[in-house]
Amino acid sequence: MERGTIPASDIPGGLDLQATLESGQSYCWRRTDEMMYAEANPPTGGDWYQTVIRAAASPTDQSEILRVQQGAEGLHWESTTDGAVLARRFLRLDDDLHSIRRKTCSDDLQETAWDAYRGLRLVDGPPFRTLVSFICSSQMRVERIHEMQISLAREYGVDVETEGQTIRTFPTPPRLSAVTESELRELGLGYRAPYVRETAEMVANGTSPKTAMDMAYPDAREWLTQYPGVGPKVADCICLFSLGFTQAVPIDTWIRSAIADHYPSCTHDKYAATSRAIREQLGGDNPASDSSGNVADSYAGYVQTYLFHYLRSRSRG
DNA sequence: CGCCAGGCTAGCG
DNA sequence: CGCTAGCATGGC
Repeated sequence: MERGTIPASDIPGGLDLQATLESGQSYCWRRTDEMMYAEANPPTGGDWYQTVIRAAASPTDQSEILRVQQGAEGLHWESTTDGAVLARRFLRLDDDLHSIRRKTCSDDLQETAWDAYRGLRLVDGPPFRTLVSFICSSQMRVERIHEMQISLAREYGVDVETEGQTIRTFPTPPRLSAVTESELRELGLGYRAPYVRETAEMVANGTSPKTAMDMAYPDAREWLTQYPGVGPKVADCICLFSLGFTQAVPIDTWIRSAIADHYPSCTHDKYAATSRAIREQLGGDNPASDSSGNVADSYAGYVQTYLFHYLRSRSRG
Protein backbone atom coordinates (compact mmCIF):
# COMPACT_ATOMS: atom_id res chain seq x y z
CA MET A 1 0.00 0.00 0.00
CA GLU A 2 1.37 3.41 -0.93
CA ARG A 3 0.69 6.47 1.17
CA GLY A 4 1.09 10.19 0.80
CA THR A 5 -0.34 13.64 1.34
CA ILE A 6 -1.47 16.18 -1.20
CA PRO A 7 -0.55 19.54 0.41
CA ALA A 8 -3.42 21.91 0.97
CA SER A 9 -1.45 24.49 -0.98
CA ASP A 10 -1.77 22.27 -4.07
CA ILE A 11 -5.57 22.29 -3.93
CA PRO A 12 -6.65 25.65 -5.39
CA GLY A 13 -9.61 26.95 -3.44
CA GLY A 14 -9.34 24.25 -0.79
CA LEU A 15 -11.30 21.08 -0.14
CA ASP A 16 -14.22 20.12 2.08
CA LEU A 17 -14.07 16.35 1.73
CA GLN A 18 -17.18 15.61 3.76
CA ALA A 19 -19.35 18.10 1.88
CA THR A 20 -17.96 16.84 -1.42
CA LEU A 21 -18.65 13.17 -0.74
CA GLU A 22 -21.83 13.37 1.33
CA SER A 23 -23.79 16.08 -0.44
CA GLY A 24 -25.68 13.74 -2.72
CA GLN A 25 -23.59 14.00 -5.87
CA SER A 26 -21.65 10.77 -5.39
CA TYR A 27 -22.69 7.40 -4.02
CA CYS A 28 -19.43 5.71 -4.90
CA TRP A 29 -17.45 6.39 -1.71
CA ARG A 30 -17.95 4.96 1.77
CA ARG A 31 -16.66 6.01 5.11
CA THR A 32 -14.53 3.18 6.44
CA ASP A 33 -16.56 3.08 9.67
CA GLU A 34 -19.92 3.56 8.02
CA MET A 35 -22.93 1.64 9.28
CA MET A 36 -26.17 1.09 7.45
CA TYR A 37 -27.56 4.53 8.07
CA ALA A 38 -25.45 7.62 7.70
CA GLU A 39 -27.54 9.45 10.26
CA ALA A 40 -26.99 6.72 12.84
CA ASN A 41 -23.26 7.25 12.44
CA PRO A 42 -22.64 10.89 11.64
CA PRO A 43 -19.25 11.90 10.26
CA THR A 44 -16.76 13.22 12.79
CA GLY A 45 -14.76 15.37 10.40
CA GLY A 46 -11.56 13.34 10.14
CA ASP A 47 -13.05 10.27 8.56
CA TRP A 48 -11.44 8.08 5.94
CA TYR A 49 -13.41 7.49 2.77
CA GLN A 50 -12.68 4.64 0.40
CA THR A 51 -13.65 3.44 -3.04
CA VAL A 52 -12.72 0.63 -5.40
CA ILE A 53 -11.00 2.09 -8.43
CA ARG A 54 -10.79 -1.18 -10.33
CA ALA A 55 -11.65 -4.71 -9.32
CA ALA A 56 -9.29 -7.52 -10.20
CA ALA A 57 -10.18 -9.12 -13.52
CA SER A 58 -8.55 -12.45 -12.62
CA PRO A 59 -7.10 -14.24 -9.57
CA THR A 60 -3.57 -13.11 -10.48
CA ASP A 61 -4.65 -9.54 -11.13
CA GLN A 62 -4.55 -6.98 -8.32
CA SER A 63 -7.48 -4.73 -7.50
CA GLU A 64 -6.94 -1.00 -7.09
CA ILE A 65 -8.44 0.88 -4.18
CA LEU A 66 -8.17 4.42 -2.89
CA ARG A 67 -8.67 5.87 0.58
CA VAL A 68 -8.59 9.54 1.48
CA GLN A 69 -8.74 11.54 4.71
CA GLN A 70 -8.78 15.28 5.17
CA GLY A 71 -6.08 16.63 7.50
CA ALA A 72 -4.80 20.06 8.43
CA GLU A 73 -1.78 19.66 6.14
CA GLY A 74 -3.81 18.49 3.17
CA LEU A 75 -5.42 15.35 1.80
CA HIS A 76 -3.95 12.10 3.10
CA TRP A 77 -4.26 9.11 0.81
CA GLU A 78 -3.64 5.38 0.80
CA SER A 79 -3.78 3.36 -2.38
CA THR A 80 -2.59 0.27 -4.16
CA THR A 81 -1.15 2.63 -6.77
CA ASP A 82 -0.44 6.36 -7.13
CA GLY A 83 -3.24 7.72 -4.96
CA ALA A 84 -2.32 11.34 -5.60
CA VAL A 85 -3.10 11.00 -9.29
CA LEU A 86 -6.34 9.15 -8.59
CA ALA A 87 -7.52 11.59 -5.93
CA ARG A 88 -6.76 14.59 -8.14
CA ARG A 89 -8.86 13.12 -10.89
CA PHE A 90 -11.85 11.74 -8.99
CA LEU A 91 -12.12 14.66 -6.56
CA ARG A 92 -11.38 17.22 -9.28
CA LEU A 93 -8.63 18.78 -7.15
CA ASP A 94 -7.30 20.80 -10.08
CA ASP A 95 -10.50 22.82 -10.37
CA ASP A 96 -9.58 26.33 -9.20
CA LEU A 97 -12.55 27.21 -7.02
CA HIS A 98 -11.50 30.85 -6.73
CA SER A 99 -11.44 31.21 -10.47
CA ILE A 100 -14.72 29.37 -10.96
CA ARG A 101 -16.41 31.49 -8.32
CA ARG A 102 -15.13 34.68 -9.94
CA LYS A 103 -16.39 33.59 -13.33
CA THR A 104 -19.85 32.53 -12.23
CA CYS A 105 -20.98 34.19 -9.03
CA SER A 106 -23.50 36.91 -9.78
CA ASP A 107 -25.78 37.53 -6.78
CA ASP A 108 -26.12 37.41 -3.01
CA LEU A 109 -27.66 33.94 -2.89
CA GLN A 110 -24.74 32.45 -4.77
CA GLU A 111 -22.21 34.38 -2.66
CA THR A 112 -23.85 33.02 0.49
CA ALA A 113 -23.78 29.44 -0.81
CA TRP A 114 -20.12 29.71 -1.81
CA ASP A 115 -19.24 31.19 1.58
CA ALA A 116 -21.14 28.49 3.45
CA TYR A 117 -19.38 25.54 1.83
CA ARG A 118 -15.87 26.59 0.90
CA GLY A 119 -14.02 23.66 -0.59
CA LEU A 120 -17.09 21.84 -1.90
CA ARG A 121 -16.10 20.26 -5.20
CA LEU A 122 -17.74 18.43 -8.03
CA VAL A 123 -16.82 14.76 -8.22
CA ASP A 124 -15.82 12.68 -11.22
CA GLY A 125 -17.58 9.37 -10.65
CA PRO A 126 -17.42 6.07 -12.54
CA PRO A 127 -20.11 6.18 -15.26
CA PHE A 128 -21.87 2.86 -14.64
CA ARG A 129 -22.15 3.30 -10.88
CA THR A 130 -23.26 6.89 -11.33
CA LEU A 131 -25.84 5.79 -13.89
CA VAL A 132 -27.29 3.17 -11.55
CA SER A 133 -27.22 5.33 -8.44
CA PHE A 134 -29.07 8.18 -10.10
CA ILE A 135 -31.67 5.83 -11.55
CA CYS A 136 -32.21 4.88 -7.92
CA SER A 137 -32.35 8.55 -6.93
CA SER A 138 -35.74 9.39 -8.37
CA GLN A 139 -38.20 10.45 -5.65
CA MET A 140 -35.77 9.26 -3.00
CA ARG A 141 -33.79 10.89 -0.19
CA VAL A 142 -30.01 11.10 -0.27
CA GLU A 143 -29.48 8.81 2.73
CA ARG A 144 -31.64 6.08 1.23
CA ILE A 145 -30.00 6.32 -2.18
CA HIS A 146 -26.71 5.67 -0.45
CA GLU A 147 -28.22 2.76 1.43
CA MET A 148 -29.48 1.21 -1.82
CA GLN A 149 -25.97 1.27 -3.30
CA ILE A 150 -24.63 -0.41 -0.15
CA SER A 151 -27.30 -3.09 -0.49
CA LEU A 152 -26.46 -3.69 -4.15
CA ALA A 153 -22.78 -4.06 -3.27
CA ARG A 154 -23.56 -6.37 -0.35
CA GLU A 155 -25.80 -8.66 -2.39
CA TYR A 156 -24.08 -8.71 -5.78
CA GLY A 157 -20.56 -7.35 -5.32
CA VAL A 158 -17.39 -9.23 -4.41
CA ASP A 159 -14.84 -8.76 -1.63
CA VAL A 160 -11.53 -7.10 -2.36
CA GLU A 161 -8.78 -7.68 0.20
CA THR A 162 -6.09 -5.09 0.81
CA GLU A 163 -3.72 -5.54 3.71
CA GLY A 164 -6.26 -7.10 6.01
CA GLN A 165 -9.09 -4.74 5.17
CA THR A 166 -11.99 -5.82 3.04
CA ILE A 167 -13.88 -3.63 0.59
CA ARG A 168 -17.02 -4.70 -1.21
CA THR A 169 -17.14 -3.84 -4.90
CA PHE A 170 -20.19 -2.55 -6.72
CA PRO A 171 -21.61 -5.24 -9.03
CA THR A 172 -20.52 -5.37 -12.65
CA PRO A 173 -23.07 -4.77 -15.41
CA PRO A 174 -23.34 -8.49 -16.28
CA ARG A 175 -23.86 -9.44 -12.64
CA LEU A 176 -26.52 -6.81 -12.11
CA SER A 177 -28.29 -7.71 -15.35
CA ALA A 178 -28.58 -11.32 -14.14
CA VAL A 179 -30.58 -10.30 -11.08
CA THR A 180 -34.37 -10.56 -11.12
CA GLU A 181 -36.66 -7.59 -10.75
CA SER A 182 -38.28 -9.08 -7.65
CA GLU A 183 -34.88 -9.48 -5.97
CA LEU A 184 -34.21 -5.80 -6.49
CA ARG A 185 -37.65 -4.93 -5.15
CA GLU A 186 -36.85 -6.90 -2.03
CA LEU A 187 -33.82 -4.63 -1.56
CA GLY A 188 -36.19 -1.69 -1.41
CA LEU A 189 -35.61 -0.29 -4.90
CA GLY A 190 -39.36 -0.13 -5.50
CA TYR A 191 -40.47 0.80 -9.00
CA ARG A 192 -36.84 1.53 -9.94
CA ALA A 193 -36.03 -2.20 -9.86
CA PRO A 194 -36.81 -2.99 -13.53
CA TYR A 195 -35.05 0.20 -14.64
CA VAL A 196 -31.83 -0.82 -12.88
CA ARG A 197 -31.92 -4.36 -14.21
CA GLU A 198 -32.68 -3.37 -17.81
CA THR A 199 -30.10 -0.61 -17.79
CA ALA A 200 -27.45 -3.02 -16.49
CA GLU A 201 -28.39 -5.38 -19.31
CA MET A 202 -27.94 -2.64 -21.91
CA VAL A 203 -24.53 -1.75 -20.52
CA ALA A 204 -23.53 -5.43 -20.35
CA ASN A 205 -24.50 -5.71 -24.01
CA GLY A 206 -22.13 -2.91 -24.96
CA THR A 207 -24.08 0.34 -24.63
CA SER A 208 -21.72 2.15 -22.25
CA PRO A 209 -22.61 5.52 -20.74
CA LYS A 210 -19.00 6.56 -21.46
CA THR A 211 -20.06 6.86 -25.09
CA ALA A 212 -21.75 10.15 -24.24
CA MET A 213 -18.43 11.72 -23.19
CA ASP A 214 -17.51 12.29 -26.83
CA MET A 215 -20.74 14.12 -27.63
CA ALA A 216 -21.78 17.73 -27.33
CA TYR A 217 -23.61 18.28 -24.04
CA PRO A 218 -27.20 18.49 -25.42
CA ASP A 219 -26.62 15.32 -27.45
CA ALA A 220 -25.09 13.54 -24.46
CA ARG A 221 -28.07 14.35 -22.26
CA GLU A 222 -30.53 13.18 -24.90
CA TRP A 223 -28.53 10.03 -25.64
CA LEU A 224 -28.47 9.01 -21.98
CA THR A 225 -32.28 9.01 -21.80
CA GLN A 226 -32.32 5.77 -23.84
CA TYR A 227 -31.63 3.95 -20.57
CA PRO A 228 -34.88 3.06 -18.81
CA GLY A 229 -35.35 5.18 -15.71
CA VAL A 230 -33.24 8.00 -17.14
CA GLY A 231 -35.10 11.19 -17.98
CA PRO A 232 -33.64 14.67 -18.46
CA LYS A 233 -32.90 15.30 -14.79
CA VAL A 234 -31.09 12.02 -14.15
CA ALA A 235 -29.26 12.43 -17.45
CA ASP A 236 -28.05 15.84 -16.27
CA CYS A 237 -26.75 14.26 -13.04
CA ILE A 238 -24.77 11.71 -15.03
CA CYS A 239 -23.43 14.44 -17.31
CA LEU A 240 -22.34 16.59 -14.38
CA PHE A 241 -21.12 14.03 -11.86
CA SER A 242 -19.40 11.49 -14.10
CA LEU A 243 -18.93 12.71 -17.65
CA GLY A 244 -17.30 16.09 -17.05
CA PHE A 245 -20.05 18.34 -18.41
CA THR A 246 -19.68 21.18 -15.89
CA GLN A 247 -22.36 23.20 -17.69
CA ALA A 248 -25.10 20.67 -16.83
CA VAL A 249 -27.63 21.85 -14.23
CA PRO A 250 -29.81 19.01 -12.93
CA ILE A 251 -33.22 20.46 -12.10
CA ASP A 252 -34.66 18.55 -9.17
CA THR A 253 -37.38 19.63 -6.75
CA TRP A 254 -34.92 21.75 -4.74
CA ILE A 255 -33.45 23.58 -7.70
CA ARG A 256 -36.90 23.98 -9.24
CA SER A 257 -38.17 25.78 -6.15
CA ALA A 258 -34.96 27.80 -5.97
CA ILE A 259 -35.56 28.89 -9.55
CA ALA A 260 -39.13 29.88 -8.71
CA ASP A 261 -37.99 31.88 -5.67
CA HIS A 262 -34.82 33.50 -6.97
CA TYR A 263 -34.78 33.27 -10.78
CA PRO A 264 -38.49 33.27 -11.73
CA SER A 265 -37.81 34.41 -15.28
CA CYS A 266 -36.05 31.08 -15.86
CA THR A 267 -39.16 29.03 -15.16
CA HIS A 268 -40.67 27.40 -18.24
CA ASP A 269 -43.06 24.53 -18.89
CA LYS A 270 -40.58 22.15 -20.47
CA TYR A 271 -37.44 20.88 -18.76
CA ALA A 272 -35.23 21.72 -21.73
CA ALA A 273 -36.36 25.35 -21.78
CA THR A 274 -35.90 25.85 -18.04
CA SER A 275 -32.55 24.08 -18.30
CA ARG A 276 -31.29 26.43 -20.96
CA ALA A 277 -32.44 29.50 -19.06
CA ILE A 278 -30.94 28.50 -15.73
CA ARG A 279 -27.68 27.44 -17.37
CA GLU A 280 -27.39 30.92 -18.84
CA GLN A 281 -28.34 32.44 -15.47
CA LEU A 282 -25.80 30.47 -13.45
CA GLY A 283 -23.07 30.20 -16.07
CA GLY A 284 -21.76 33.68 -15.44
CA ASP A 285 -19.59 35.21 -18.14
CA ASN A 286 -19.93 34.04 -21.70
CA PRO A 287 -23.60 33.03 -21.68
CA ALA A 288 -23.85 32.97 -25.45
CA SER A 289 -25.82 30.17 -27.05
CA ASP A 290 -25.81 28.90 -30.60
CA SER A 291 -28.68 28.23 -32.99
CA SER A 292 -29.20 24.69 -31.72
CA GLY A 293 -29.90 25.96 -28.23
CA ASN A 294 -26.58 24.87 -26.79
CA VAL A 295 -25.35 27.18 -24.08
CA ALA A 296 -21.61 27.74 -24.26
CA ASP A 297 -19.55 25.55 -21.96
CA SER A 298 -19.57 26.93 -18.45
CA TYR A 299 -19.35 26.02 -14.79
CA ALA A 300 -23.08 26.48 -14.20
CA GLY A 301 -23.18 22.98 -12.74
CA TYR A 302 -20.71 24.02 -10.05
CA VAL A 303 -23.05 26.79 -8.97
CA GLN A 304 -25.95 24.34 -8.99
CA THR A 305 -24.08 22.03 -6.64
CA TYR A 306 -23.41 24.86 -4.18
CA LEU A 307 -27.03 26.00 -4.29
CA PHE A 308 -28.38 22.47 -3.86
CA HIS A 309 -26.18 21.77 -0.86
CA TYR A 310 -26.82 25.15 0.74
CA LEU A 311 -30.59 25.21 0.30
CA ARG A 312 -31.03 21.61 1.35
CA SER A 313 -28.88 22.04 4.44
CA ARG A 314 -30.68 25.23 5.44
CA SER A 315 -34.07 23.54 5.35
CA ARG A 316 -32.88 20.68 7.54
CA GLY A 317 -31.45 22.98 10.20
C1' DC B 1 -53.07 9.96 8.57
C1' DG B 2 -50.90 13.07 4.51
C1' DC B 3 -46.92 14.91 2.41
C1' DC B 4 -42.41 14.60 0.55
C1' DA B 5 -38.04 12.79 -1.47
C1' DG B 6 -31.76 14.89 -6.50
C1' DG B 7 -38.60 11.79 -11.51
C1' DC B 8 -39.84 8.64 -15.07
C1' DT B 9 -43.03 6.02 -17.96
C1' DA B 10 -47.13 4.49 -20.27
C1' DG B 11 -51.19 5.84 -22.08
C1' DC B 12 -54.17 8.94 -23.09
C1' DG B 13 -56.12 13.19 -26.23
C1' DC C 1 -46.59 16.33 -29.86
C1' DG C 2 -48.13 17.70 -24.51
C1' DC C 3 -50.25 16.20 -20.36
C1' DT C 4 -50.93 13.39 -16.18
C1' DA C 5 -51.98 9.25 -13.14
C1' DG C 6 -49.41 5.85 -11.24
C1' DC C 7 -45.58 4.17 -9.29
C1' DA C 8 -42.52 1.97 -4.02
C1' DT C 9 -40.71 3.09 0.14
C1' DG C 10 -39.69 5.18 4.54
C1' DG C 11 -39.33 9.45 7.54
C1' DC C 12 -41.56 13.11 9.68
